Amino acid sequence: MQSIDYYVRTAKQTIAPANFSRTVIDWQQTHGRNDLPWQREANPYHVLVSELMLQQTQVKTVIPYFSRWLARFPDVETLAAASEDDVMQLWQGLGYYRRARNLQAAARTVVNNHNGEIPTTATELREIPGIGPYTVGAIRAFAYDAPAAIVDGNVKRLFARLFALPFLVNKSSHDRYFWALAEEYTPTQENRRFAQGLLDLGATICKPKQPLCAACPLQSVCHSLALDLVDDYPKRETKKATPTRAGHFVLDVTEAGVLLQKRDDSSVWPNLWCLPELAAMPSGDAFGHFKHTFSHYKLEASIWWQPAPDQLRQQRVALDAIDQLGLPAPIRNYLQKLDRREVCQKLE
DNA sequence: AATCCGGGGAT
DNA sequence: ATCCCAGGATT
Repeated sequence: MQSIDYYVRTAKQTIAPANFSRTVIDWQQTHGRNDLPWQREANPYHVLVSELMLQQTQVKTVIPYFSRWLARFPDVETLAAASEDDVMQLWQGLGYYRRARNLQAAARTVVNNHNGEIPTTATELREIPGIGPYTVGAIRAFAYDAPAAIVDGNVKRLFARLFALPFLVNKSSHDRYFWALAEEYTPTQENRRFAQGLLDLGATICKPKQPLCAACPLQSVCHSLALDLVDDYPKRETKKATPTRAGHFVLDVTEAGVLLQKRDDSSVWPNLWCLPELAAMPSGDAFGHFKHTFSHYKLEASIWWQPAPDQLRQQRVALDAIDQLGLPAPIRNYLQKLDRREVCQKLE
């Protein structure tokens, strides 16, 4: 691996920053996404909400959540004053639930420390919960049209292919190379559209699989395309096999419904209602099983028909009413597929 | 620097 | 099945 400066110099010989930004901006204007719900007004609160929701989550998934969120929490003051239960309910199903608490904590920080105005400087933004290096740049670019760089999965993939870079996109120590390139190419004018263009190119043209190189405005300068090696970029570190873990959950059903336990916030599915979880496997035969694959491990769950230990934060809910509580998807799925006849037999 | 956190879209 | 997604916090 060469120095950062080497890669920056080489890249600039391939395409000058002014040429690159002009190409991306012009393409964005005619071919990019310009009607997303959070683009309709340059409202910093809208940008904040959308960026937190979009962390590791696709645009299509976020859109309905974003609309419901704005209807319920139309401004930063409303969000800051909301109850945590309301916040979690509106986030239910979106995943990465820490983001929901971060977003509300961010709103409270903005109201308490910044007079209700989303800050404009990188230093202030970086201190707000849930705002990391990418989101700092995204808020500055999209909310304020400031000349701030962004580096996300799209940008890394685009640069990696364009310059045939050896950096590994899933290795955090290589991020500084991508950031150096992104800084070098960030224009001082029209960066809102430039940043949007980078994301749009990554999402619609320079896709992870089957990129549409024939439609790319950068095809004439793309190194990996010239080498016919587009499918070999971006480089990534080979991942190890995901481990399998066992989980044990109690199914405690009476005429009053199924017993649910609100999980604590230091586990998977923090603060969500769920079947009570056991620390270890009971003796005897399990009532049922299900599997669920997380990004970093596979859960093989066993369901045990037995009374649940009496604890705080429990309630019984009719099996037909569990939808209203926001259970983790695999638990909800299991309960919905539960054979009601078998349950009735057990109850007798 | 590595690990953890979710659910779903696309292939 | 597998990869990936407008990443950040924690360890």
